[in-house]
Amino acid sequence: MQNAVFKALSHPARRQILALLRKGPQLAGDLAAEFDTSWPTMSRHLAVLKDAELVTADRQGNQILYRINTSVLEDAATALLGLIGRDDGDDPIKEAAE
Amino acid sequence: MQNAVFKALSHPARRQILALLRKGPQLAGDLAAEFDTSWPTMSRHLAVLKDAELVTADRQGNQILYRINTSVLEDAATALLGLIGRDDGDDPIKEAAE
DNA sequence: CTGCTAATTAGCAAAAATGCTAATTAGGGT
DNA sequence: ACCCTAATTAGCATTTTTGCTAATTAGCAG
Repeated sequence: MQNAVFKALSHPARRQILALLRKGPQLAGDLAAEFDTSWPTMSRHLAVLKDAELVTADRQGNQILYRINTSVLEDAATALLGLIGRDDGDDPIKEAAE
Repeated sequence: MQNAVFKALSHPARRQILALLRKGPQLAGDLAAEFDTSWPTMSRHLAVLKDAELVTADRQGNQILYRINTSVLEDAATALLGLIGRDDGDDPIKEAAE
């Protein structure tokens, strides 16, 4: 759901997590180590991101590997860009043709 | 501030307001008329958007005209797109050159 | 099974967001 | 001055979010 995505993006720590995941998949513990907040707090941020499907989690034996889900991020970015273009109220069929 | 922007975008009504503003500048009252929520509630949503500089407000005599600020929206979209590209840890100087 | 590490879930308190009604400000018009 | 409409601000209650510590689950090693 679109709303969960923007809600998830509304906390700076969660955007920071996504930024860290740009470097590649990361273990939950490695992510937590980058922040001042407690582990359980990080864990919940990750859960929020997972709920929004902005990340995926895969257990690797003892630990859990988080991966960014770029397609959902793309959709969010596209939604924002969609708010920029002027809506001239034209017939959508004609609009698609131009 | 970047954070205020994403906070502002996290509420569906506010994204809806921005969507309505795609059609062009709108009076606060016309915007409020599109929603089920009370006027003061709408007024606060508008204030949040204004704080984030996602919209501007100009008094036109008796009423107030709201306009979308696309540049802030662009920055937000760009920030999201920035989270997508893989960070390979390369020297930023080289990276800028490619 | 016991012990150890990794991570999550439970439960709580504090802070922030939401949304309402009532009161207020701002700008005309008469 | 008075009144009317447009919009915001005040004040309050409810809900959601945040973040902590303590307790729990999950997997692996011995």
